[in-house]
Amino acid sequence: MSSGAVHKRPSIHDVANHAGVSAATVSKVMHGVSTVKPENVQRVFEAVERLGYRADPLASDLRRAKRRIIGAILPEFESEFFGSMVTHLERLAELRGYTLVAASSGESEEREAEILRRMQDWRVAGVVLAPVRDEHGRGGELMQAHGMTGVMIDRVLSDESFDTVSADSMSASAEVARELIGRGHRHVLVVGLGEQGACVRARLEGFRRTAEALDPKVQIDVILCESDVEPLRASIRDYFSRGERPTAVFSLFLKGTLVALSEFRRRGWHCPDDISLVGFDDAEWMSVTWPTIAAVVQPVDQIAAQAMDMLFRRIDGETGPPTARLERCQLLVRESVGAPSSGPHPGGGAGQ
Amino acid sequence: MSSGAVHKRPSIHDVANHAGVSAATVSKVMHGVSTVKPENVQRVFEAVERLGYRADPLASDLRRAKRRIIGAILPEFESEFFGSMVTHLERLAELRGYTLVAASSGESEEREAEILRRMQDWRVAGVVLAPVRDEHGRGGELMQAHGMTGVMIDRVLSDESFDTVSADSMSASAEVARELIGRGHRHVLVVGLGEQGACVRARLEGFRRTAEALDPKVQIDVILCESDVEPLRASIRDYFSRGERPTAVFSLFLKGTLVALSEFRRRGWHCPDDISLVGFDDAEWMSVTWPTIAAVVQPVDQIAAQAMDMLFRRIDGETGPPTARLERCQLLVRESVGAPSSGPHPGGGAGQ
DNA sequence: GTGAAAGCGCTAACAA
DNA sequence: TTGTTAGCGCTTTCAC
Repeated sequence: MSSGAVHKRPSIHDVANHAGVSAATVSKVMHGVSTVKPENVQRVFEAVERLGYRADPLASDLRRAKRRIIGAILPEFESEFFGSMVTHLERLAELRGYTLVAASSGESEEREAEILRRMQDWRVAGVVLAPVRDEHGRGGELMQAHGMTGVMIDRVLSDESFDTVSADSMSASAEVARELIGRGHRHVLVVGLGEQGACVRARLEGFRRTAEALDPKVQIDVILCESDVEPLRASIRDYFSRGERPTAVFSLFLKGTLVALSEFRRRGWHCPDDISLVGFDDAEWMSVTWPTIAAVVQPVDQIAAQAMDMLFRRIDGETGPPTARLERCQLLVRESVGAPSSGPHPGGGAGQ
Repeated sequence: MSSGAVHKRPSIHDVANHAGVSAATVSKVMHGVSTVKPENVQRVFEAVERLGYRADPLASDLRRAKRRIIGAILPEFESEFFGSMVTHLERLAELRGYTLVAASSGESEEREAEILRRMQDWRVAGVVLAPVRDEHGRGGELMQAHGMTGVMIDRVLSDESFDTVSADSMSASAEVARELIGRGHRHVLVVGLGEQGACVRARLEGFRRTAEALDPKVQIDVILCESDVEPLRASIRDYFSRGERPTAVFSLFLKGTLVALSEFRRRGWHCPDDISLVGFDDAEWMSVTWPTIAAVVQPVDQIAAQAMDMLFRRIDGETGPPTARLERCQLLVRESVGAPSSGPHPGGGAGQ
């Protein structure tokens, strides 16, 4: 709660009065304009000090018709990936004197649109949008239709209206393929969430092409589901129940890795003895569990940096066709990846 | 990037012109003031529709001298706990027509102070502060000194100036004690991060008192470190290297659980056969790994709800002494907790 | 019922 | 070099 005394913050006029100058002069001093008499600069500083004056950035922005606010719209805050993304974006915005206002779309297109509208109401200088779905989402259209300045990140490989920055999914998947094929795996299950968008396709095709190039006889099974996680679990469970026995699973998303792990548990399979596992997205716990889990690390810091870079270039008026950047991922091979088990494939285990 | 056409958003005056009324009338219509002639209401709505007018909330707030913005200051965004906290706070703020602006202090007091200043510059209506340290932090003082309205959450059991909402650490720890003692553990290591603040003390004492009440001969070792995680790791490693062999570890924070797990790994110990593990804070992966990890679940939703409730009461002018709420936690006993191993305690294992 | 006028806190053009 | 004036987009008296 607030303490007893009502704190009415001093305005620029209060400072002006105390310093015996005009508000305009105070404003100049605050902005380091050099045409002010040193003596007055001094008096203004003193008044500022005494009153504890701090400018209201929103009022200032209003007048200048330019808000030093960047909006960020992300599907969620709960994951390490997006959490860390927010942290980076926040820092990069502040570095330039802007404030980041982040909002979560909760994987809902309506919500995404609503937030976009609010960002527009706020007249934010620019928006970093991690769209709810792949390139077919409405977010971009909305931004486009309202003439907003923005960058799209994650799950978007390119866009016809906006700059995009994403992880280089295709190369990363190719590296996973090299790793798995190299270790002798010839039957791999790929699981993933999301629409048949460019991002999923890149991850999938990057894997498939490289794997098949290394050994045309490799068997690659694929289970993709819409954005919900439970159908994916059901499909995977069903897949294993049918007796399918891949020697490795490659998950295109973190949730998929979790689902795969829990399905292994149900059946009493252990990594990497019974089956190998590697997935997109690293997490802190993956290097601590037994076994440790192999993961593709997306370069959050670089994605954030490039996105903000592009965004501010556009804010500063740079024109030209949209660019599409891809940032290199890193594959952390951990204990969950091994050679295919030499013995007979594990049986149905605790299946169903 | 923005498309070719420059989008200058319509102001309330544009609407007024199109509707053939004054800006004041438009304002009234937008706010549902009933003293406007129905015909004019109609024309205003039409103009709004045609122009796609949306009020600028910041300009509006400026005039009303009251910003519909809530600030949230959290130590980090990367954890599930705080990520989910932001999501909840965001939703609760929007429910009341406010926008949440979240910032991360990165466990730094300077940064916390800086953010607090910025929140004040923004003239936010209220602040939800999860302080960097326990009750000795400067955040509260700063808010107090500047007459800000706020609530403190997490790691703060009470405050003399602000309402607080936290998890009921003491009860939760007591329950952990009952569980461990009940299963026969008589030698427990408690690990934790953070100062000797009220929150850590509550968690520790809640455990100790209940455990000792159940069996006075129980041995409780404690390793507490300042806010950094590596010293904690070193201390734990050292502790085990000295040959200490507790049958269970109770971690007061998520990071501690991770450190404990990784130290178990180093030594080749498995839960719960070699040692049991339970810690504060649940995470998605804990129910998926082998073994699954027991955890105290903090009721993020309730903490958020109560905090926002208190905050808006204060914003609406409610006076009275600060309240201190504690929300009940839930203990999820999972596979990592078992009976003490009956055989000889595990040896030094891979120890250093 | 309505609109002119004043003003939130600030900045930018211009005149002095 | 400085202060006056005129707003940014909105709300709120308060006359009419």
